[in-house]
Amino acid sequence: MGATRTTRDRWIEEGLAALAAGGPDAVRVEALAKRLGVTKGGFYGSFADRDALLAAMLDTWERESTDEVLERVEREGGDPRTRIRRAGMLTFSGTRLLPIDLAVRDWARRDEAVAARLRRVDNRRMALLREMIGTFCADPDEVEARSLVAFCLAIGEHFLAADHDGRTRAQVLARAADLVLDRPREDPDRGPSAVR
Amino acid sequence: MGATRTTRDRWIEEGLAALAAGGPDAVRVEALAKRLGVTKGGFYGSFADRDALLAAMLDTWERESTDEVLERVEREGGDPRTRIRRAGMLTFSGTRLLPIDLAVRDWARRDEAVAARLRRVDNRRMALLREMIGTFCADPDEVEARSLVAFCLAIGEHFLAADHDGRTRAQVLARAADLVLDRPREDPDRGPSAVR
DNA sequence: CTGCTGTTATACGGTAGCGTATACAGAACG
DNA sequence: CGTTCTGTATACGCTACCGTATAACAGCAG
Repeated sequence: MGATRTTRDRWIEEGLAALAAGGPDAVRVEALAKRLGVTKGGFYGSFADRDALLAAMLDTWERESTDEVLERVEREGGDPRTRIRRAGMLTFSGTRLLPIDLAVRDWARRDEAVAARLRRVDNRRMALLREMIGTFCADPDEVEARSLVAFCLAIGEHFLAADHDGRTRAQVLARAADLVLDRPREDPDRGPSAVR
Repeated sequence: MGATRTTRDRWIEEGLAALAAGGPDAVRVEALAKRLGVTKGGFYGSFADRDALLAAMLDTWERESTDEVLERVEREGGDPRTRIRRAGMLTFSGTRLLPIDLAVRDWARRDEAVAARLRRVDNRRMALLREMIGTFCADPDEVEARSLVAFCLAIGEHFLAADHDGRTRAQVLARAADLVLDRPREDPDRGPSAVR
C-alpha cells in the first residue's frame, strides 16, 4: 500500500499544477498522464473518475490553505498587524498556493460545490482578520469593513492590470495596507507612517 | 450588407454570453450555433476562425466598458464621489458587463494578449479614480493608494465568498466605500447609506 | 516459488469540437 | 430577368478527450 499513496498524490499534485496554469478545464486525465510520464491506465485505480480527482485536489488545497497556514501563523505569533501580513504572505505570495487560489475563485463562480468550499476557507480567513483588526479598532462595523477591504486588496490586486505611473505595484500596495491597517485616525497628522 | 452586420453581431453577443457564463473555454462555435438556432455553416463567413470571434468579442467588451461608460459618466457629471460610484455602478452592477469583466480578468492571467487589453481598460478606469480622488486628497501617493483600494474593492468583492455575521455584503461594502472615499466622519450614526 | 495487489501499457468505443468543402436559398442590384 | 453576394445546411476528416477492458508486470507475503 506504500506505492499507492505516492502515486495518488502525484496525480493530485500534477492536477493542481494544471488547475493553477489553466483553470479546471485544463485538468485533463490524459494530459496529466503525459506530464507524469505514464499513460492514463493507472489513473482509474486511484480515482473513480475525473471528478474524483478534482474533489481530491480541492481537499488538498483546502487543507493547505487553512489549517496549515493558520496553524503556522498561530505558532509564530507576533503583533496583530504582523500576523495579518504573515498570513497574507503565506497564502498570497510564493508560487504554489496563490495561482491555485485564484483559479479556485474563478471556478467557484460557476460551480456551487466549489463555492461552498471557498466560503469555508474565506470565512476562516475573515475570522483571523476580524480578530486582528479588532485589537486596534473598536467599532464592530468598521472592523468588518476594514477586514473586507484588506481581503479584497489581497485578492483583487492579482486581478488588476493597471499601472501606477512611476511607482511599483508593491509600493502602492504598501501604502494601501497602511491605510487599512492604521489606527483609525485618532491622529489627524498621520505622518509618513514608514512606507517601505 | 445589412444582414451581415446583424448576424456577425449575433455571434459576438452569444459569444459574450457564453464567456460570461463559462469562461473562454465555453465559447464553442457549434454550441453558439445551436443557441442561435443555426448550424456552424455560416460562422466561417463572418470569422476566419474561433480566435477571430474571441478577438471581436474583446473589441466589443473594451468599447462598451470604457468609451461608453466614461462618456456617460462625463455627460451626467456630478460630485467626484458620485461620479466614482456611478462609474462603478455602470460597470459592476447590472448583469451584462460585470460577468464578462470577471471572466476577462481570469482569462488575462493566462493570455498575454488579453492581459494587454485589460491593462488598457484598467488604466483608463484608474485615471478616472485618480482624478476624482485627487479632488479631495492632496498627497499623490495616497491618491494612488486609495484609487487602488477602491478598484480592488469593486473587483475583489465578486471573488470573495465570506459571510458577514448579521450584516449583508452590501452594508459592509457601503461602510468600506466610506472608508476609502474618506467620508470625514461628521456623522458617527450613519444609517444605511443605501449603496446599490 | 507462488499468489496477491496495485500500477501500467495498449486497445477500443464513444463524444465533442474545429475547420473545410459543397451545394442550396434568398436578397440586392443592374 | 439573371448575376452576385451571404448566410445556410450537410457531410467529411481530424484531433482531443473520457471511461472501460484486458493483459503484462513488479513488489511483497507466506
